[in-house]
Amino acid sequence: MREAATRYVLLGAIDALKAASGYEIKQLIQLAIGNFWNESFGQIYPALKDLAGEGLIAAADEDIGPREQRRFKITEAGREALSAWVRKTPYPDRPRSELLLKLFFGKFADPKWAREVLTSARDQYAKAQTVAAMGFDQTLAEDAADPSLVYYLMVTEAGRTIQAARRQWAERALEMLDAFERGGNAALIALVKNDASSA
Amino acid sequence: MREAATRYVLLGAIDALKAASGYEIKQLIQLAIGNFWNESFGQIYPALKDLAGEGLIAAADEDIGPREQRRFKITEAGREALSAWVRKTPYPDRPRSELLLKLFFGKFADPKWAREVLTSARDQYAKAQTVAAMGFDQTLAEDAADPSLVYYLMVTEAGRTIQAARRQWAERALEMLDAFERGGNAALIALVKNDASSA
DNA sequence: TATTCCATGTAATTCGTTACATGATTCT
DNA sequence: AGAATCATGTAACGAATTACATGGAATA
Repeated sequence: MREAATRYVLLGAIDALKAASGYEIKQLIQLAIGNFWNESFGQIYPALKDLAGEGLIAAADEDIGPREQRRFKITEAGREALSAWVRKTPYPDRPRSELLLKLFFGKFADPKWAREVLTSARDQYAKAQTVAAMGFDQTLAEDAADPSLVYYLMVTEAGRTIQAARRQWAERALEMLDAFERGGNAALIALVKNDASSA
Repeated sequence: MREAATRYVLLGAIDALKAASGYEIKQLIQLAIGNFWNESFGQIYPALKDLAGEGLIAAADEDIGPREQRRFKITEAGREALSAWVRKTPYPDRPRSELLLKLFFGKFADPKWAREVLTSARDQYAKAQTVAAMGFDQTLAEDAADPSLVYYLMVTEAGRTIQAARRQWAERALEMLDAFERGGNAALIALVKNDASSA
């Protein structure tokens, strides 16, 4: 059975931040790997408790105010656990896209609806693409001496590439829709056949 | 709260197949939209029961053998429910990639490990890419008169585009790793800066 | 005859989101 | 003073996988 990744994300985030609270971990996840990962508070706080119980993390400060930030740092055992987990071959992703699913059943709506969802998706992808590009430049500038630089660049590059591809697809899908509305399946087939031969 | 998509996938699959059993639905999902959706039997069979109870699908045959195939067809109410769901704006996907996550924490393993996961990912993506391309050609040939052709082409095109992007990224990531192993961060930075300026 | 594949289904468990409760601090 | 934000946490619910049970049909 696939072991849940949550605990290890927390370990890694805490390590990257040297010492971190649940809130800070959440922020880091969103900022650095939000493109392909997320965690909710409902999982973070209980998991922190568990990790502390197992000695994989330890409180960073002693003065435990009742509702103050509780920062943790990673322990040697935590580092080992994280390292062991990383080395296990990752499970393949099983992506789920409600957008593509609904498009697949597009005939139950109408072309006008399809145009709307596609344009809005394209705009979102375009925005995400610029954000991803900025993230790349920032990584390059900020972590120039970091031993993790290669890995950071790899994953930010993944964000860039995938977002660009998504945007490209959305534009292509709109072209298909145009062709279809102009001249039905015949025009559509002409479009895709034509581009395939010219490529 | 986001409504679960499972029931509507089943409705759509049953409609596409005219009449279908749980097993056949599973097969269709895997074949046609496996790139971006999946359902397990543990969800399919209970959901079919529910849908039948609500009158959104109905048994296609009368002779109910005890452990034979139970085929269902969609009802008019089912078509309406599906149509209403499709028209609601889709929730944005929140993808999770264990591969990228582990790469992000790559410093807890070593470059040799990274090279392994990247090459294996690249090979898988390449395979998926050819499968996706075949799917595109097949859709084009088989459903030339189908009113859903535009939508089928759109989603198969999505599969093609995304798989190609993933492959491209994996190759790029390997280049980055090469540069890093050759000359550390300096060589790595030179690589990405150089390509950025020439592009 | 044994094994594999087709096929349906249930139960247990885990995972993950959402909603809620609480209170401190900072800004307007 | 009031609103927004920071911050931690719990409870309830729903979604999804996995394991298991069952048995017919085909095949080796």
